[in-house]
Amino acid sequence: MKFKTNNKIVLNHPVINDCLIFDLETDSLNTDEANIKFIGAYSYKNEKYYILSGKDIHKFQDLLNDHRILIGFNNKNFDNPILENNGFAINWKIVFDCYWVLYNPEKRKPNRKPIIKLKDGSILDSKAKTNSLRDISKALDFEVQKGDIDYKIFRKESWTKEEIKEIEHYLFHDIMLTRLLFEFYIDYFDTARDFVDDENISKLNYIRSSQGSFTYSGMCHECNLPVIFADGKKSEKYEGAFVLEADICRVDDGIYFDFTSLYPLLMTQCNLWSIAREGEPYWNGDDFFTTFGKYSINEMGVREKAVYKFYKQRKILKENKDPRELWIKIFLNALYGISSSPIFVSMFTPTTAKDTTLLGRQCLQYAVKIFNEYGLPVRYGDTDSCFVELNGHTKQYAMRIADLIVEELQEHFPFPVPEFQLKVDDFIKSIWFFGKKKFYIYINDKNKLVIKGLPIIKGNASMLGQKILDILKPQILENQDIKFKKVYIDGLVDKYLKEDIAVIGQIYNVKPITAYKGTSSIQAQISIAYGEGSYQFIANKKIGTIGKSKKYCTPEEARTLEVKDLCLDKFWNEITPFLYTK
DNA sequence: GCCTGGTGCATACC
DNA sequence: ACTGGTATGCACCAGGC
Repeated sequence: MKFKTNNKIVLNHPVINDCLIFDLETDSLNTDEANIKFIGAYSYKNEKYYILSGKDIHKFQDLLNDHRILIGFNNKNFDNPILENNGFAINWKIVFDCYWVLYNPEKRKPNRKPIIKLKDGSILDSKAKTNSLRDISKALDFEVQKGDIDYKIFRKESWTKEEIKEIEHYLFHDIMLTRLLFEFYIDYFDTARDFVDDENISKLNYIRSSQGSFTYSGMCHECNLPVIFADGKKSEKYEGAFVLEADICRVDDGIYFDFTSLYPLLMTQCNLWSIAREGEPYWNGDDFFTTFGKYSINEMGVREKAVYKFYKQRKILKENKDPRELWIKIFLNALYGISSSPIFVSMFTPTTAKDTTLLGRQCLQYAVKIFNEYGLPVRYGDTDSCFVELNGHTKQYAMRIADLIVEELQEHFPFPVPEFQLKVDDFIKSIWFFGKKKFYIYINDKNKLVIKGLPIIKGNASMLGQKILDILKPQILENQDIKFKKVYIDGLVDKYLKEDIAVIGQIYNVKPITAYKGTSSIQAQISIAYGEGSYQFIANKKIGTIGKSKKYCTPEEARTLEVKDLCLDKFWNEITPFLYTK
């Protein structure tokens, strides 16, 4: 069986010949008791595929001994422990788990999945619903796709010729898929190698690690600082951003402003990694701002210089459509996070993060004050941005005030840079607020509808809510209004519930039961009954084993329910922002 | 039985 | 191996009346 691959890039990687791709087929999903029935593998060194079974399985150790990097899909939590339980020695290997690259199941947080951009411009995170090899392969449009097999076949002790053929075909496909995914990573992250040192490259850390860790390596590399970690240390809690509470209102004609890279540029402009030595002249706010620390004003520090250099470099790379701009973008976003974490020894200074947020709050609050004073009411603000009502003034007027604000702020920075601006993010025709933070809807001057935060756009919104929103969206743009009559929505609800009562269902993502503190939470109940995973449930008053006050049943069980049995309160909460208030 | 406030959890915004 | 705080909504639970 042949398949295409981008040989040039693969051959160019300095450690490709250390790589061994593998996959196990076992008689159980429980790693403690699973026996290995088949092993599939591909060696880059030998340029060969392997399928081992029966008496030959032990020969896999020879392949292991011959390779430094072990590549699999979910091998960290599944294949590797099973290998060890079955007497294979792998403890010194570099574990490359194609699944962990996308998602960190321990922290229950996405890793690289949200930053992987596909050729059609979409993001892998939105194109692949789950992190399964099947969904990922589909989204990445691989020429080989995941096969199907009845897993009971692996519980047998012997197989017919046809069964062996089927198993080998299935296993071979899985190995090829893992190989394609691995090579996709090697290709996609190729330009990231420019930002890290040789050791990082040889361990493939620039692909495997979290974005914070990658940023740390990149900053250390740029600043000639050692990449060392301190373990066990937790960061102290400190205050974060300022969020301005919104009124319940609609505002027409306004501008959304935001500070350009607020946190990174505050760090550089205020030298926030460079604590002033005893007796040295220092900056601590210039009687305009307040700060926790005292910072050197003799010279911009190495870290600050590096951040500023990266910021300027990204601008140029972006203009030239150079893919390396993405890695700098990650640096700039993750910088503030790593600066607050003592584990990143070379980037940690105790006051850096809390002064970054403190100065950030003061910048935004100063902007709010000045806009208001100049007759431009600030209706909302969050961290580095604010929405300003034009109130009869021109856009140019508002933009001049924004420049004025920055000018005054920079008067008091020790190292002001011209890239720091209060820039227009969007010109807004109409915006709706709901008296809550982080919730708003607007239509911009290009007639684009933007919805932020509302329950209806969250992943755990009801299907019905999502469906009705899709119907409303074009009408919102046509009407230039988000409000609808209740009778109209009632009609849609009736129609969809009649078509399929399960449409009221919502998705619940649950962790393994061990991840929960107790057994009473709804997530723990689901986890006990169905195990880790993503499930749809219908809240109702009648059936289902999940739930104490409401009951939750599966879509199949819901077929016996009537509309009056359903709990629709979550749906109505989602849709309320779109209803006229009496 | 109803209300309240605290807590755990998921998911969003930045 | 290893980035942060702010915010909402939902469900559960204990304690008050």
